[in-house]
Formats: sequence, C-alpha cells, structure tokens
Amino acid sequence: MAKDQPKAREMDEGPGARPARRASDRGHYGRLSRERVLASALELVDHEGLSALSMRRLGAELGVEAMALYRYAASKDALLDGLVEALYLELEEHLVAGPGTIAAEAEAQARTGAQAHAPAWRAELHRIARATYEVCLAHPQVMPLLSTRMLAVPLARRPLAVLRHHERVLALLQGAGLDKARSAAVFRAFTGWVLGYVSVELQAMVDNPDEPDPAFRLGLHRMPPQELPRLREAAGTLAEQGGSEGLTVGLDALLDRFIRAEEQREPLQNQDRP
Amino acid sequence: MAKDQPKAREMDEGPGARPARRASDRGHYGRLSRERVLASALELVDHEGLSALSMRRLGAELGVEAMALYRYAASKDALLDGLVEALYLELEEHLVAGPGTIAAEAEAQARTGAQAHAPAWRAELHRIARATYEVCLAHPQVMPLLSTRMLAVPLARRPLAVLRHHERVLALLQGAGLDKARSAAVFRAFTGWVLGYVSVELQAMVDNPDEPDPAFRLGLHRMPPQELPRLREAAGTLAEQGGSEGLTVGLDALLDRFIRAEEQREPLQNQDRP
DNA sequence: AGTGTACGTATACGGCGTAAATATACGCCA
DNA sequence: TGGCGTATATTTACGCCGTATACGTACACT
Repeated sequence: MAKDQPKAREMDEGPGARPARRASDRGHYGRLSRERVLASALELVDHEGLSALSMRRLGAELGVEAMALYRYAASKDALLDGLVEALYLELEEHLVAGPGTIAAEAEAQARTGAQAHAPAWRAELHRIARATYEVCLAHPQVMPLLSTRMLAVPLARRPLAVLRHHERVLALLQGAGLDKARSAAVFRAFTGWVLGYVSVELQAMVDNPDEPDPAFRLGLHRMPPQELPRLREAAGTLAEQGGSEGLTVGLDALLDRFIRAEEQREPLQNQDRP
Repeated sequence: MAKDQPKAREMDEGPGARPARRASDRGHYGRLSRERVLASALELVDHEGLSALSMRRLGAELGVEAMALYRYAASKDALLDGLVEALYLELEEHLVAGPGTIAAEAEAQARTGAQAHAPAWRAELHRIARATYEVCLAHPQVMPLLSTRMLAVPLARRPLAVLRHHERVLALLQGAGLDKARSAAVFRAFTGWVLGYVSVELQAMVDNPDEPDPAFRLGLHRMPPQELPRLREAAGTLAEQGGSEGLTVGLDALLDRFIRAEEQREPLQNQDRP
C-alpha cells in the first residue's frame, strides 16, 4: 500500500521529509483528530438528529471503534460541549467574513425605526445577533445543546470559543462606556433575547410535513376546537417565522430600554448621542 | 355494594385482620395513577436532576417495576412531556391564586418607567411572565425540558396544559385589538423573551460552591487571563441574577416596540390610550 | 535493531428503554 | 359464594448505550 499521501489533512508534523506515517490506514482515511471527530459528529447530528449521536455510531461513521473517540473527548458530555464549541467557531467565522457591513445594518435599523445613526458598538451587536441566528438556523438539531449545556456547564468550564464570544460582547458593551452593572444587565438581556428568539423560531410547528392541506399539516385536528379556538386559528400565522428582522427589532427595543433604565438612575457620561 | 370503602384513596391500614389485600398494596401505598407517577417524577428530577430519571429508577421510587409505568406514559418521551405539562399546571395554579394583583403590577411598571396606567391585558401578560419565571426558578432542573421539548414536539402534539397557556396569551393579545400578524409577532416575542431570560437566569455560573473565595468559587483560575480579561472581571457581576424586575423591564420594552412597529405600518384603532 | 509512546482495539459490565408474555387481584354478576 | 373478565403489575428478554480496563500495534527516535 502506498505510503504516498502521508498527507494527514492537518497535523503539525514539520514539512520536512516525513517518512510516511500510516497509523492512518486504520481509520477510513487518515488519522483521527479532534477536528475530524467533531466535524463528523456535527454532520451526523445535522443529518440524523441528536439522538443518533452515540459513541459507537460516531465511531462507525469514522471507521473506528467507539473507544478510540475517548482520546479526543473525555466523555460524551465533553463531546457535546465540543459540538457547542464547533457552533461558536462557525459563528466566529461568520463574523470575520460575514455580510454584515455597517451600511446594511444601518439600513435595517432605519427601516425598523431605530435611531438614525447608531453607534458602532450597537451595529456590531446586531451583527453578532444576526450571525448567531444564521448559525443556529443552519444547525437546528444542535440548538437544544446551546440551552442545555449552558444550564449544565458552569461559566468557567465552557469551551474557549464560547468564552471568547462572551468576551467579545462584553468588550463592546464596556467599550460603549457602560459600567459593570449596566453591561452585565445588557449582556444578560442580549444573550437571553437571542437565545429565546432563536428557540421560538425553531419550534416544531408542523405535525405532518407530507400533508397537502395546511390544517392537517399543522395537525389542527388534534386540538379540541372549542377549548382552543384562537390557537387553532392563529396556528398558521404562528408557524411563520419572524426572520432576523424580528430579532433586530426586539434587540433594539431591549438595548434602548436596558440602557436607559440604568441611565435614569445615574445620568452617565458616554453614550450614543454625542 | 361496597363492603367497606372500595374507593379508598390510600389504604386505611386498619389494625384488624385484613385477609384480603387490595391491588393497592402492590405499589408502596395505593394504586398507581398518572398523577402519582408524574408527581414522583417531578420530585425525583427536582432532587437529583434529569439524568436520574429513568423508568427503572422512577419505578423503584414508586415501589413498582419499571414496566408498570408504561400504563401511564406511553414512552419515556411521553413521560418527559408529562413533566412539562406538570410545570404548566403549576403555572396555572400560580395564575389563579397568584399574588399578581393589578396594583402590584402597576406599581412595578411605574418603578420601571412604563407608561402610567397600563391596560389590563398588559398587566396580565406581566403577571403570566412573572409566574412563569417563578415556576421555572422553582424547578431549575426541569427547565431544560421546556426548550428541548418545544423543539421536539410539534405544536399540535403538545400537552393540553401547554396549549391552554398559549391560548390564554393569544386571547389577551387579540382581546387588545391586535390583528393576526401583530398578535403572532408579539406572541413569539413574549414567548422567546420569557424563555430566554429564564434560561440565562438559570445558567450555571458557580464552579465550586464550597469554595469560600469568590474568584475560586466562580472558577476564574480556569480562564486564560489575558485572553478573557473583561469576562474574568465581570464574572462576579454576571453571576448575579436579574430577578423578575429585569424580566418585566425587557418585556415592557418588547411590547412597546413590537406593537408600535406594526402600528406605524397601519394606524390601528384599539389601543391602550383610550 | 530496539524501545518508548501515541494511537486504536478487544472485551466486559451495568444500566437503559421497551416488546411480549405472564401472573395477580379486583369488580361484577350468577 | 363462586367464577370470570378486565385492569393492573411482573417477568423475562433483547439490543443499545457509556465507559473502565487491558491489550495490541506501528510509529519516531536512538
């Protein structure tokens, strides 16, 4: 068998003359690596849902026994945290290369009635919120993990990518001149709103996707008609998504209020209106 | 014809010779029932966390084999949905007997800068939000289920108590004169905000509860200092909770904005200002 | 060529959800 | 009073799960 292609995708391994390492041939192609494991796990969950993710199954997906994975994730929970980390890394990518130019954001804000020219930190918050929205919608099956692991893993033990994301948001708020209490309050509101909005956006609404009749597709026949008249009637409208515009509108409202609510308690010096 | 009381809720444990054991004696005390199963499950989860909930364990808790539970919940998932239902039933109780008098709510709104006298439907929304907050904080271990099952179970298949809750919120919004699109948008914002806010409130922040030093208690020593300077410094403040006041403030902001955002598109007739 | 080490495998254990068949005791009517 | 249908709970079994432990194996370096 050829020792050609010793190229193991990534791996440090100096560029110098490497005499073909091929522990590689064990797994399907190339050695395992944390990246490969997480990428494969993400793909598996995206395609078949969280419940399809087991160590054995993921091992099979990579052409490897289940126990081999434990070299790259200390436990299944650690693996799940790895998935969360993967999402945040993807988010980071979106943010460096994302489409959210300041102009686009400003236009969106104008359309939604925010003040004419928002300070940069605000536009950036919107950019982050929107990118989060997009990443989550791109991986709906992984989303439950975001809320779940957030409740299970203490702040200090979260994946580094998550912490960097928090740091980035905090930096924006503090850079805007908010003091400790203010920035913490806004931080929580921001996090909560984005998380909650996306969760609602991803709610399961369709009962039977193959049904042509909208009412049956929604499964309305399962709801007692006289006990839930409005819900039955509104279900169709509720099933529509608010889109990232809704996210933006709400975020603006929250930012205004949470900042001003603190303002009126102590005038504060450095704010968006110069 | 009943010899003694055939309908004994729980065994009466008479000291007299009781030759005939009723089916009741099988389980610890009395027959099983869906209520008993769910109450026991809720208690178990509250005390030992979601991961402690297994059919066998819950059976043991009730003095019964695991399979006996399947008469009262078609599957484990159905059992989890039952837990969600239990939370919503508790919420309903809070709402009929709750402390949220209109006066209290109005006072709170005044303090947070909302308009002077809010319409009743708004106060009621706040009352619901606050009750939800309280129920969730009372059962932090169950909370992950709220987001998780909401993503997994289509609207029409949710427990009746959940649907009744949705109906109630919708009724308030439509009663306020909002049209379909408006009420759906506000409904989503309401649901998302409450869910997100509570999630953030319940985030795990403490790494080692027994540690006296606050920094160690938060586990700050695990965070790279120069990469996460602000987060490290802010962690203490972030660990504090926003309380139900924060929930109220944000909800007000969202209601204002989401209703007005639609208003400016079409003036609308029936609103809070008579 | 030999050796330490990083990587993957083999095997095993206890617990899980649950399908199917079985046992038990009640309410009811003769 | 006795017997029966039915609701209820148990028994048994299967395949999957996470993972502790012990073991191979092939590389990199001397």
